Amino acid sequence: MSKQTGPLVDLTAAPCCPPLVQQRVPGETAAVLAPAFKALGDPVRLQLMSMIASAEGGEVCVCDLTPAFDLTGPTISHHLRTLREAGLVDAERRGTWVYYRARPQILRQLAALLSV
Amino acid sequence: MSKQTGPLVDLTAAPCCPPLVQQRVPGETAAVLAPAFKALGDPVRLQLMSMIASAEGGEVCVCDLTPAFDLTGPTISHHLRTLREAGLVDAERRGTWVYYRARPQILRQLAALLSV
DNA sequence: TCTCTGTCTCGACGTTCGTCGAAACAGAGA
DNA sequence: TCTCTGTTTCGACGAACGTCGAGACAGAGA
Repeated sequence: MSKQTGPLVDLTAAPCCPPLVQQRVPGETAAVLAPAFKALGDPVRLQLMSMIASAEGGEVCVCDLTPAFDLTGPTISHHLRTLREAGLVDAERRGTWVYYRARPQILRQLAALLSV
Repeated sequence: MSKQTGPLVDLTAAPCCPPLVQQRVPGETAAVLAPAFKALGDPVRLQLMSMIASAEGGEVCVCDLTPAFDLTGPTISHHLRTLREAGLVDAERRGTWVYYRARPQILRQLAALLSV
């Protein structure tokens, strides 16, 4: 992993987001946004996302995330990568530890899409 | 299928939904809400959800949904069942046709959870 | 009653997912 | 340089998923 790991999906590229209730989501938009919902579609990842997004200082160390679950380190790492690749979080290594922070813009996009 | 098909998951039972960014989502809440995100995590289902939720009159016939995709009837039916079981939509047969309508309350819950 | 059409269920298939243990990698400190 | 710890990658496994074709079911109309 490089020092600064960005998302593999650029969600700012998504033609963005009149509420799903107001206007049909076109196929291309669905293809871009569905992976983000999919990433949130696992209970462990939903909790991870929340722990990261609600963290004081805006970031959390993996070392604080892992012990909160009854899962091995590699499994947590795998879920974090899924969140990263979905563009929901960013990771940065500083010294020994790796810190994750949320990308609020995409959360806003998803919330806007679902708003009624 | 009975005349009136309800969701298998009662989302009103979920201890509901301070924003994920404000407060850690507890495990039980994550277990209840993650399946809804998962259901939206497929491009076909995201479009189906949008077509249903944005329909005039608040409902759509399956016969109008199916031809919008390059997929077989059984496949669309399977995706609709997934949305139903996630509590996102309701189905009702009236005569020959089956109509789907959105459940706005759960969309509101999901949007609230993601709001920043 | 029979037939026709719309929708769902069933069974099968290849693919993806969630999990683990083992091993590799990165940085800190001796 | 060596070692120790935190994190990720790799390879494997069973379970779940998305899709299909074939067939079953439901209601309308003759």
